Amino acid sequence: MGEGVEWGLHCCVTLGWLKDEGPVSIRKLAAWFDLPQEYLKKRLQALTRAGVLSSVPGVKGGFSLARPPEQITIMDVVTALEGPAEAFRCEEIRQRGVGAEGGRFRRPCGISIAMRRAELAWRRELAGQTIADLMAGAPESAARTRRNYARMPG
Amino acid sequence: MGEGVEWGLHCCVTLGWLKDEGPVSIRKLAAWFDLPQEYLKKRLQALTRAGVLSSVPGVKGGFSLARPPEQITIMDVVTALEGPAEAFRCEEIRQRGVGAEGGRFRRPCGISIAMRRAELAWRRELAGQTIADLMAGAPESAARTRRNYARMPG
DNA sequence: GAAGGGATACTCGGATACGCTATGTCCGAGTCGGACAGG
DNA sequence: CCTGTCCGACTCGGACATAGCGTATCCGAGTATCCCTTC
Repeated sequence: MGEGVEWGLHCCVTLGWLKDEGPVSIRKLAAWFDLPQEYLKKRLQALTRAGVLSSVPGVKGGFSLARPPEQITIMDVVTALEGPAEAFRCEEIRQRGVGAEGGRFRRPCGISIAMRRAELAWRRELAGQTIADLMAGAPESAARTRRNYARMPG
Repeated sequence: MGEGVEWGLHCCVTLGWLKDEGPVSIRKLAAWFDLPQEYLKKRLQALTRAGVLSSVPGVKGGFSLARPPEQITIMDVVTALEGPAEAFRCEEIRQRGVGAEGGRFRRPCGISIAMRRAELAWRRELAGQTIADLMAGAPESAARTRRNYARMPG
């Protein structure tokens, strides 16, 4: 899993806390977490395309949450950044080679089913937590975030 | 997730069905699924190091299950092939940059907790299924496997 | 016929290419704010 | 003084390099089995 996921989640939580401050520029977000500015921008653009964030261009522009934090799940962020494909992809190797000769395979691949079930459990957990839950889990960070943001230059 | 996981699981199921035939050589296993022989060997060596398979050298050698199929979970195979590291690794970016100034962070990172919980759910599902379960899920393949294996040359 | 030595086939471990994706960087299009000229 | 226009700074967006890892291959070393020679 790419590190952009951690970046995206932290940015979403921060944007949730700063939603009254208007759009936050990529320059400030990169300085906020000491991340490479251009690459972080690329990842947030993916979140924008997925409808998780909304961006406004121009000198006073920046990124902000496209929806209320209660309506953005961790799964939304992960899917937007990692793609919708499953981690395990069944290539149906059972149907190739000598071992497959004379077989019908009317049943679906049991291995594929098992892996899919595990991945569904993973997705269910991620879909059950929202950005709002993460925000509520660190109330003291909300105040510090707003305080430090107000002191940022430019 | 690497495709070696699918290979390893199918090989374990096949070795479970052929456990009365003695060790199965890597040449037969590669031909069985039409896989690159050398690379498949490399993956099965990883399973051997992890104690899932046992290998015997020599002209009549090959690979076989190191334990009864009921005692080999899908999680064992995945861990042996993908490594024990978690997919999501928290880099604690919240403690870097401008946003961290003046913070104690006595609580652990909520994002890390959420991701870990999801990954535990995934691991629990995989640890709940064994090679024996996969074997039982496709009984008609067992007979075909033994039949086709008996007809294999060399 | 039994014992010893060589040949064979197989596994193991490491060293070496190749390709794809994640990572990182760049430039162009668009937008806002202010300066400036004209009325 | 007010207004309209132009310029510059800043932003997003997408296109263009680079690096690291998964994939794939090859080679030498070790070992057990088999065969063949020899006593």
